[in-house]
Amino acid sequence: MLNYTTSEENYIKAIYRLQSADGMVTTNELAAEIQAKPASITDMMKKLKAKKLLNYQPYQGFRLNAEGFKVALMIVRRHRLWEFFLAEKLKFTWDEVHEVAEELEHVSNKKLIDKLDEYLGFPRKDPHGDPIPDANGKIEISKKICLSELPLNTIAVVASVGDQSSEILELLEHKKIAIGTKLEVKKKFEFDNSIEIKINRHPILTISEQLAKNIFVNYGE
Amino acid sequence: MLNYTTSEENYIKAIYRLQSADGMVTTNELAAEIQAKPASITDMMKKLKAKKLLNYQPYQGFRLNAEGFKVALMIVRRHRLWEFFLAEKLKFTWDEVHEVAEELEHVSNKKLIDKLDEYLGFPRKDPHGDPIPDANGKIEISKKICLSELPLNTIAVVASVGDQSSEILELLEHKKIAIGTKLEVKKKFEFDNSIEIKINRHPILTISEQLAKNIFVNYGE
DNA sequence: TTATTTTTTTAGCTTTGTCTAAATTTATTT
DNA sequence: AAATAAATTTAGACAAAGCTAAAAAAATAA
Repeated sequence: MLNYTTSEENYIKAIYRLQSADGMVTTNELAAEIQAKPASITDMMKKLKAKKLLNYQPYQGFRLNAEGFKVALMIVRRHRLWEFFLAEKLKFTWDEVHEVAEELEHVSNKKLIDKLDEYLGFPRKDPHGDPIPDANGKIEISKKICLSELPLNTIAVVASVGDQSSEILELLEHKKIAIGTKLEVKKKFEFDNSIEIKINRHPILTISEQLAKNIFVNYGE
Repeated sequence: MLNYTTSEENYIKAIYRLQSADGMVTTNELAAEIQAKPASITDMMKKLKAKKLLNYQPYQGFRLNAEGFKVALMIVRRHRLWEFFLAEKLKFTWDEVHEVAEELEHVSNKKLIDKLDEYLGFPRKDPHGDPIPDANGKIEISKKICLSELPLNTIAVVASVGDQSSEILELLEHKKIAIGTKLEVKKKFEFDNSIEIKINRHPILTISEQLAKNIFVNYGE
């Protein structure tokens, strides 16, 4: 496994994020994700193709090959271990953690990451509920869906919030729902698509359809 | 305090290291320190002068001004806190620590460093005995000298080794002297300039002049 | 099927940080 | 004080990673 520049790593990570099981990633999609112009994407795709990290035919989109995928998983591993460290040990709140981890993830010393992993007790998931790949790149599958699609009586972890407005944050704070909160859906009402959820031993909470569609959760082994 | 590139930070750090209380740093000196060509140094000095971090007149050498000094201290702070973390928490050995800290030191999030400092218990010195600047850039003075110059009965900490040959490392290992070892000189012999030192409650050790000249220690408040 | 729109790529420019080779300034000798 | 040597700076080139504007290809509409 060679070393890649911060910029290359950011492209690889973004493609990993965008590429679903089947589809190709397009130039414009990636440009939007990475906040760059399409021309810059084309340049980098040529470079990553030359480094044999992805399949790319002009005008046909691209996707990571096996090697690119492995590299992506190591970047994700670094990111999520640092996130865990920042929250668990340095007591950062979960909304602050991502930004700092974006920087730390590019320090690519393998021994550092493996020792950090050990120090943290080999965590399998970060507190968003996102799985952390192990030193060999093995990763548990877990699905991220919106709360309105969560099956009844399935414990899930709040991973992110769609709308980031202060209004929704106020409401979430009031209901004591934050990133990392474990919850399960106890009832669904067809009339208004509202749901009732349970958090630990707290009283039942009612969530409107609108709110449920803006809360994304992780669940599964 | 603005943000600087990794490259700028490496130059600032190196100038800080080279500039003694009085003197100017020269182009060639810095080129040797940083492993770059003199022409590259000149380029960067123009840039850092434009950013008002140092005094520089062509052909006359340069030195950090008050602002540059402050920036340097923050870089040193980050470096030494990461070193402390790597040794203390991740159980890196002291010879591995420097290289990794060279990378981590450029992650310049202020809150990260202040929280790391707190997490580590606000250490005042790294295990080389080098002082760690606090969040305001305050730093304890401590002198680094070679063991043969250390006054009698003064506790000091082994900070570095001059010669890095396997022969000296073998000898140091045999005598159980490592970076971070606390010791004091108990006797000096004029005949061959050999010295006798004491480490904690261990028996007295004899050190030859040749060896003493290759062991550098930190001492003082 | 042709025309139009959208997407993607190409061509060429910019900045950062490096380099080499040549020119210039300062220091050292004779 | 000239001549020579050493140190430093300038000039010009290059690679990385971004950009804009124009060209080309693909997709969509008429």
